[in-house]
Amino acid sequence: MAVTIKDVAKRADVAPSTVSRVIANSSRISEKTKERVREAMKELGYHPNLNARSLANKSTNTLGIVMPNTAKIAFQNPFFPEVIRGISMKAYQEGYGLYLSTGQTEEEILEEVKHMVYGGRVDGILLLYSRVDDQVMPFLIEQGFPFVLIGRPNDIEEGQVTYVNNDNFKAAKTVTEYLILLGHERIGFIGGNLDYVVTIDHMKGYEQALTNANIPVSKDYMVHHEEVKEGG
Amino acid sequence: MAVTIKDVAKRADVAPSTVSRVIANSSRISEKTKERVREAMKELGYHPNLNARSLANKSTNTLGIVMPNTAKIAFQNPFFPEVIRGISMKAYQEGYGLYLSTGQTEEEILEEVKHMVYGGRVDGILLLYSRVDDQVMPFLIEQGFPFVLIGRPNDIEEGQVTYVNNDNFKAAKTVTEYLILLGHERIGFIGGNLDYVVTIDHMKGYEQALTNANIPVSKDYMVHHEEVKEGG
DNA sequence: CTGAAAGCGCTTACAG
DNA sequence: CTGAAAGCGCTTACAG
Repeated sequence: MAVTIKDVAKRADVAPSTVSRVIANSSRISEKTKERVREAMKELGYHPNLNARSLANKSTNTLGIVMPNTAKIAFQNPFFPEVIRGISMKAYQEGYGLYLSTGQTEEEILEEVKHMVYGGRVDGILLLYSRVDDQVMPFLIEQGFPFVLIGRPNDIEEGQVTYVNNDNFKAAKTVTEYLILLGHERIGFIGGNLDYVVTIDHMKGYEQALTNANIPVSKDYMVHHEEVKEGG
Repeated sequence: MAVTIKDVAKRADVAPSTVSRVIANSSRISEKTKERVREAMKELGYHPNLNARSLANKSTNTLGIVMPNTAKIAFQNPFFPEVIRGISMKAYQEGYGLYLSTGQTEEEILEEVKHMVYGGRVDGILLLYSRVDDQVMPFLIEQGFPFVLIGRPNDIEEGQVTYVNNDNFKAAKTVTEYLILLGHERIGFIGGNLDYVVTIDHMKGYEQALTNANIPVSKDYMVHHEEVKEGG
């Protein structure tokens, strides 16, 4: 029962196509007509149906966000809130909406990504993590679906993936070197799940710094955060 | 160029409407036909266009999530990750997707909610916070749009709002009483922004406990987390 | 500068 | 049990 483009057209005494063009602010419509149509839209309280638009347009103005099994790990880590905040701001400015993955396992997440892509729910995807044996990226690449990875692709050839990363190897190495500089030798490493590339990079940087300083690397000083099991 | 219901229909030698019914698993279609159609879907790699479905159906299978200015406060607070995780799990199970608000200010958020509602982007909304002088709930109520509030409505009459809350007044009171029981008298209160109902309830509980114990309430012992200004 | 018509890919009465 | 047709609310060539 919502107000449609037809109602507006009738009210402004123009064709629906004209209303559509006014909405798109087409330069081919006279200012006079535009004003009349806009007035009618106001009076009627018109708002476009986004699903109809998406269908006709084949574009959704929505971005898909894929996180590692929702919140379980994701939100414990201050990185994700921060990155989502940045994404939100820009998305808002550009008039894009955000569609969130909800899967709890790798399989669920893959299924959801397929759903987003095949269903035409989103125009592009933001992958907020990179992991070994990832299924999602290969799927996206195969589909030729636009996406950006935050992190570093692992097994995938350069040029296949657009990504944004920071040098986690170097960061961890620098931190470790600093501790060594302070004279410490028994330096611990508390890392994330080793399935994530970021964790691997951190660990390698840590190990490299130790090795360079001729300090033996010992598993006894290394702890990894395992994924919490459901209900655990 | 994606495979449509028509392609499947042709392949299975049935009408598009039949394919649609097979997808919906209508009991009015013979098992034989169902199998033939399903086979055709497999072979062709058919996946429904969700926008078309939403348009025809007037339903999106998507829930809107509205958070206090994205992540800025939201994700610092472990409450939100946890609640989003719960929402995600259930949403996934029920085949619902999640659409996230991205606004940074109250005005932006309201605008977004209108966008979701008018645009037909979501079937219902989950409000993850309750604040004084809130604009969002009145709008939703006026529109008769389904939503659930997490928290307690402030200025709104009972029965107008479906909400899930815990007794923050009592919780804060109990905590304070415990400290009093231990013999403390100079008890500090570190609270959130006073625009949020939860903060108000906490503070009232704290104050009540003090008052009951004849301990004077002093502003000197109270600190409130103000919203961080952009770039601050 | 504007309109009539077809199309986007589904669903759902209405018939039979 | 199945099909033809209309409809959901937009957009966009094609004409004029």
